[in-house]
Amino acid sequence: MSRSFLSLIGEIMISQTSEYALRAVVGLAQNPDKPHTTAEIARLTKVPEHYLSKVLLMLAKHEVVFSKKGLHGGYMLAHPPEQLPLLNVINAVDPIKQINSCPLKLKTHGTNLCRLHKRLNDSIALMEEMFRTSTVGTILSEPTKSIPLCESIKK
Amino acid sequence: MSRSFLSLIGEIMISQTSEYALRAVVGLAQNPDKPHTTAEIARLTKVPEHYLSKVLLMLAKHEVVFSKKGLHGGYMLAHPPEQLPLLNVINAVDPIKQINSCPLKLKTHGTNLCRLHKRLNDSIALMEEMFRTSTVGTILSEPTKSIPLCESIKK
DNA sequence: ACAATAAAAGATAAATTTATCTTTTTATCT
DNA sequence: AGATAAAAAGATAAATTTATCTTTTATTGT
Repeated sequence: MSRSFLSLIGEIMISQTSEYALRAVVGLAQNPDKPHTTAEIARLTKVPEHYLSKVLLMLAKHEVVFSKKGLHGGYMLAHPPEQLPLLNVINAVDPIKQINSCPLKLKTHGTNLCRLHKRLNDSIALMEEMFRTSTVGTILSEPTKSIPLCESIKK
Repeated sequence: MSRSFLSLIGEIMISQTSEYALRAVVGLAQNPDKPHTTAEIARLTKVPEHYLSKVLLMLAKHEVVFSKKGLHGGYMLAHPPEQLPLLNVINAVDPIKQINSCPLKLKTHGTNLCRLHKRLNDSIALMEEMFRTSTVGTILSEPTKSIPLCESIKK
């Protein structure tokens, strides 16, 4: 019934845009030496170039990345990977909002969530916590056989 | 950047359609005596009637609810609330899919997720587990001041 | 200053999800 | 059998997200 909101989180959870943002940031974290153009990042992460441009713009506005115009310009991470929670990246493009009041706008409920919405909100909170406590640095240091977003060099 | 995918899970997580499905099912669980028409459920849960009709159709196809045509017909739960995990409701309309292979289709990754996607998949799995282990019965028995989906009678 | 590079901004289009309306089919009651 | 009720199915439209293209603005190097 839904499209892939995100290839990334299966079908649930976060938007395509958020996955793009995460890919871009992880991509930048792996090449921290110099600025990278939108075109370069697009090639590395396989995100559509012109759409990525919008995504990077939002990341820049939220100071997740730093942009530099003109020759030799491009994007760099604004903070070291260890200090950049995934949540910040997600929140820059597609903020996670908790359920603060009844989605049905029931007057007697108000800020007092019913069991359904409380349960759902608990799930949100848990997910949010996971994204808050894991940084770009964290996931880059987790052991795996695959280099994030990149083809392996050796065959 | 995204609409409310779902009022319910904030902005992240599951679709509007899934929330509608959950509301309908919880609504039916609270009135288990007789079949309820789409119009009735729509009124109770504040889901757009004609859209709800499609949602109920899918729930029926996945045997989450049971439908009866004609006079005195309508929808009822196909199983007791205690035996109906929220996951089944969600999966009927908008299945949760784990990330089984690299969303970037990198050949060297294949089924071997990179750290980013592994991390994301861990989150999916956790969420899925929560929805699997909590049934409609569970959430109805959780203590709250608000009756799920309904205005409170007493003032 | 001028040319080249790259982000920023704007406009438009495609795809998908959500919503509405109408017609058809199936069941129930008298 | 005929009338009524309600789901099922079909067609269409609105809203939102995702994607693409073009123009403008800012920066660097010569």
